[in-house]
Parts: sequence; C-alpha cells; structure tokens
Amino acid sequence: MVDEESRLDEVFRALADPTRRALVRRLAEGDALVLELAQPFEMSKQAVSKHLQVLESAGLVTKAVEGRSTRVQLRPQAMRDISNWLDFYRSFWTDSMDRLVELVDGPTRNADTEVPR
Amino acid sequence: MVDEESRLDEVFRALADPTRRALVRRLAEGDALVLELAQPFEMSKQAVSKHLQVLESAGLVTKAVEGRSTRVQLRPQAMRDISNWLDFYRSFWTDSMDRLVELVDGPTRNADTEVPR
DNA sequence: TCGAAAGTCAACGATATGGTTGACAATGCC
DNA sequence: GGCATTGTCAACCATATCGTTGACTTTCGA
Repeated sequence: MVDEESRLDEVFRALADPTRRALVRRLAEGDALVLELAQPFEMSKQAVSKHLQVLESAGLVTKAVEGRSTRVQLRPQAMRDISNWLDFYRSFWTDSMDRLVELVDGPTRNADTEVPR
Repeated sequence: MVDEESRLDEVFRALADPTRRALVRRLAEGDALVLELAQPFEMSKQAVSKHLQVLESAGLVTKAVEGRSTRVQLRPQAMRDISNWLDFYRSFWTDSMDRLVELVDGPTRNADTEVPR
C-alpha cells in the first residue's frame, strides 16, 4: 500500500513535465497506441515509452496490449488526489482576494468572515 | 514574460516534494520567519532556504525582509494555474465514473450525456 | 518462413535535484 | 565596538531525470 504522500509526489511530478501534460491532453480525446502518441512529438518512441511509464506508475494511465500494439487509456481519477489536496487551499485564495479588496476599499464590509485554520 | 506552460511546470514541480508541501501547509496557518519554518524539520536552514527559493520562483510564496529576519507569506493564488488546468479534466473523471456505472449496471440510463472534446 | 513493425530494456551522457558543510554579509543587541 | 543571530551563497556529493542509440522480443502479414 502506497501512502498518500508519495502518491501525491508521483502525480505532481508526473504532471510537472510539458511533454507528459501534452500526452495527457491528447489522451483526453481518446485512447491511442504508443506510436500514435509518439508521432506528433519529435522524440524517439523510447522516450515516449518512458514518459508513459511515469504516467502509468502515477496511476494516470493504463495500458492494454492488443496484438503487437499497446493501447493507452487516460485514467483521470488519479488527478483527484491533487484536486483534493488543492481543495484545502481553494477557500484560501478567494479569502486572500477578499483581504485584498478590503485593503483597497477600506474595511467597509463587516469582519464576520472567519479566517480558516 | 514567462509563458503559461513553464509556469505550470514550476508550480507542479514545486509541489511535487513533501517537504515543500509541508512548508506550504504550515504557511497556510500564517506567515512565518525562515528559522521558524526550518525549526520543525530536521534539516539545515540552508536546505529550507533552497526550498523556499523554489516556492518563491514558482510564485507560491513571497518574502519580506524585516530587519535581519525574513518573513515568508503564502501566495495561494499561484495554485490557481494548476487548478484551472485540472478543471479541464474535472468533468472527465466524473464522466468516467458514469461510464463505469453503466458498464456494471448495464445501459439503463439514457445515453444523452455528451462525451467532452 | 521471413521480414517489417511495435514496444521495451539497457547503457550511456548531460543536466537537475536535494541534501550537506563552511564562509560570508547584514542586522540587532550589550 | 564587538559579538551573536538571520539568512544566503558557493562548493561539493549522491542520486534522479530526460534524452539518446542499439539490441532484443513479440507479433503481424506477405
């Protein structure tokens, strides 16, 4: 069982690369074979294969062998982990906006908005 | 001007480290001095300083010199970039759930739910 | 059956990362 | 003034990352 922290690491890291994000975006349009994925990138198929391994180990992608081809499928549920992580801060950045507004406009609004713990 | 892609890279990368996420979470409770941040981690202040530089260059944190101390402040707005990026896939993973349900339950529900582009 | 196609594995190289230690500049305090 | 405190910089080390090329296995098709 992989603990939550290292899973977050993997997903964040997997998405911290423009090539891999492009692969993900491509896969959002539908499944594809590895070579189809490698095609638009000027990169060796080996490089793409490695990127797909990173995505797979992060749980963002699954593979299914079909004859001598391999079909790759997006598994966007894995993004839920980081989405949940972000949720904790979502209220924060709107609150920050409020505080900024307050700074600019002066404390006209009543201060009953709780600061999150 | 930094283009959108490399900004995403930086933010994703910055958050792909458990120490830095811990720093962020700590800063969510309020501003802190660098030494205060270094305190709970069994790590040299230099290491923490480096992490903070990564966070700062990703726009997740700002620093303000106060005498010989430096106050660090969270800037959660930077997370908006990746939140927006995720938004594109948010509908996706719920749709995938629907497709899964359909697979298990059989096609009982009418198929008027659009597949996103 | 033989050759081309799809994909992975292994080894290599250049560069980035995350940590260390030691030195240093700037500030505050006595 | 002199010394401790805060933080960064520089150099170094071990390891990871991202790409390459070459070899290999498996599968398809003529």
